[in-house]
Amino acid sequence: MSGLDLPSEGAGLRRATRDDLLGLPVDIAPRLLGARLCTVVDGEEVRIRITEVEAYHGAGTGGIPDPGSHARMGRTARNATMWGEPGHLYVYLSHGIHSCVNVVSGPEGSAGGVLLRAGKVETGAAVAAVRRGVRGGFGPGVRPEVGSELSRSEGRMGVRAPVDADSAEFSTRQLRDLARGPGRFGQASGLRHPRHDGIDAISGAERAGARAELWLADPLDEIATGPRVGVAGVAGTDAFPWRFWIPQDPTVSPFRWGRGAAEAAVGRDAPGDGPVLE
DNA sequence: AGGAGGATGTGCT
DNA sequence: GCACATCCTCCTA
Repeated sequence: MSGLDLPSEGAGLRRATRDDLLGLPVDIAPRLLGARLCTVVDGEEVRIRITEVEAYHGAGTGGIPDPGSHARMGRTARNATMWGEPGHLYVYLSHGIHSCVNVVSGPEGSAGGVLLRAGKVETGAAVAAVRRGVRGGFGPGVRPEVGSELSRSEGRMGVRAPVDADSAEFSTRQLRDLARGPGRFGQASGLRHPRHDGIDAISGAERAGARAELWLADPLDEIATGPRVGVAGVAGTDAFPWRFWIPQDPTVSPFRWGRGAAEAAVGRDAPGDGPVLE
């Protein structure tokens, strides 16, 4: 994959090692901001710069209780990947529809992971758009004469040129949304539950027709933190900020109060764009 | 065996 | 803003 073509110096990127992911998820999570996840699925490569993550703990991860974790009730067939070697990807199905991607962290035998919530597609945007069902605009050479009745009509009807990904043109909004949100991120990456669950992003070994690589970037100057989406307000979890994102980044998903969070948040400020560290 | 609910996203009103 | 898609997992009977 062209992940191997990435400049290892200058861009400040290097392949993540298993040791990089040995710490608690809450410590690893901010280190994954600015990192790249490169995937090749069915021969098609996509590279995503990670802009938003959440830490999830389980038994063995520093004794920190985490009611929001899939591993909260112990080891099961579903969450087995979270208990394994760090650096593998825990791919789970959300709401029967979305495949969401976590980087397993913490030592083998403990359950922990970092949910990749959002990112910017740097390479393979056209491939990601096809996977997401996003229809690009008219590409070069197929765009009808501007102002023609045909083009206006087709535009209104949503009829588009063939999704020849490389020639299609996408709006800035379409590009921003390609991996904005965990479900979209998973779809853009091409990794899917259940066949890619457990794929190793350190070795890059092939699994079910896919390969994945994780590249770490230099630490960022500014990182924002706040409550996790969907589990904010669950007792015990908002004692620590377990959601991290790159401030001002347009690809970060909009915050939504989780179940029960509204009540728990009475008398507190909304997280908004959150506190900024460093 | 049956059912509730989920680390969500989309499209329509 | 609200309904709904869609299916797996775990809890209860």
